[in-house]
Amino acid sequence: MTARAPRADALRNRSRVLAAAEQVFVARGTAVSTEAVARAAGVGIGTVFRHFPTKAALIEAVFRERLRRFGEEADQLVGAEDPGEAIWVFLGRVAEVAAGKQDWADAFAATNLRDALTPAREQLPRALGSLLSRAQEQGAIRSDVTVAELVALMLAVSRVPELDAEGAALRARVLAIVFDGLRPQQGGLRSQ
Amino acid sequence: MTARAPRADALRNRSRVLAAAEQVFVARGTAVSTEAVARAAGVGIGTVFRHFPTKAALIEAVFRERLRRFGEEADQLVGAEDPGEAIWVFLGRVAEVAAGKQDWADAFAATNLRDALTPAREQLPRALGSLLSRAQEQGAIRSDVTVAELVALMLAVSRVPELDAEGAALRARVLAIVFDGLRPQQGGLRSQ
DNA sequence: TCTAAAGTGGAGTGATCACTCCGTTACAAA
DNA sequence: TTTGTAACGGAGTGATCACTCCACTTTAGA
Repeated sequence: MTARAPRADALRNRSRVLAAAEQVFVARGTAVSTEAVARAAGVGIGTVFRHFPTKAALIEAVFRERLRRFGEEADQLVGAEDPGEAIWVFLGRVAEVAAGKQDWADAFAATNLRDALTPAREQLPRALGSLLSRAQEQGAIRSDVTVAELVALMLAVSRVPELDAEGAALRARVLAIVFDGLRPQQGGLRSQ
Repeated sequence: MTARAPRADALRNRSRVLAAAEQVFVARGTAVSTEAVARAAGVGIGTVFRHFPTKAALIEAVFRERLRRFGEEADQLVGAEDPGEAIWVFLGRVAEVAAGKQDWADAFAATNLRDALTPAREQLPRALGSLLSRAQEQGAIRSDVTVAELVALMLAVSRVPELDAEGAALRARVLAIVFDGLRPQQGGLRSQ
């Protein structure tokens, strides 16, 4: 009846696989073979499937881990002196990390986002909600924006393609436009 | 030496394949098998590969055809009485068509976008450029925005995921924020 | 130290795909 | 109508994957 303690090698391998999968997915997209992930992690392919029963489960786990770390970053910013600044820092940070990553959209498609963004269960939506309402109280960001809209916008921006050599510059300009759209508008919301 | 006239059935099949491929890709994503495309077009798989030597070439052709039609729509709006309104109409139309489509990002990845967006060669960037500069002269849209940025923004918005049942509503809100960011800002560009 | 059980590695399996090949068919030109 | 040829269809090919299975190894607890 008493559960046995988990084996040390199993825990180690699980986190190795997660870390290797993130690296490989970012570099080469989620279409890489599971065997490539196993090789990068230094384990057998059987071990990968033992910890993550399907490839989709592995992709989702990698993505949730990424969201979890964003949640930690957001949480640290909740205590910042200038809430109006903190949210721009966070959004800029998300855009930076997401920039140029291949196949994040795949990861989203494979992830139950509703779960991952439920405030009651996850740190990210909770902390981002705090950042947002503080920024709104201070008037740094328009009052009619929701967390879901912020997430959707950041997701969208992360998909800005590399149209040319100055892909990074283009992304920066696009981000600036989106940020300006998030600021309070004189005369309220003008687009319906 | 004199080129023979192209066969009628070949022309007909080519456009059938293109149309069927667009339908199937939109409904089920570009990962569907080429055989499924052939079946939907009512031709053999050999015929598909005769007209489009690789699957990537087929995806690119479908996508360029979509861009071409956007170019036609933009061109018709160039003559509109209210240029400040015309560009919102066009951008809204693009967002509407792109909404909920799976795998447009794949199509972009497979397409040589530089070519597709070269004004000298394609109608879309030419017409969109006209729409944009007219709207800017009228003060409807900020003067520092470029065509590349507009395209990038529309691409980005088309990737807004269906977070929940009200995915359409979310997309509309996101689009409104982006549109507001595109309007002239008092005090100039505030985000750097 | 001993041992039951949890975990591991990687060859093997079946399914799926993109793409090819070639006997047959339909068309354009004469 | 005839004929040369471009185009067609679809079975076949080889490669690639996700996932399974099981003989072997490592660990936790006694």
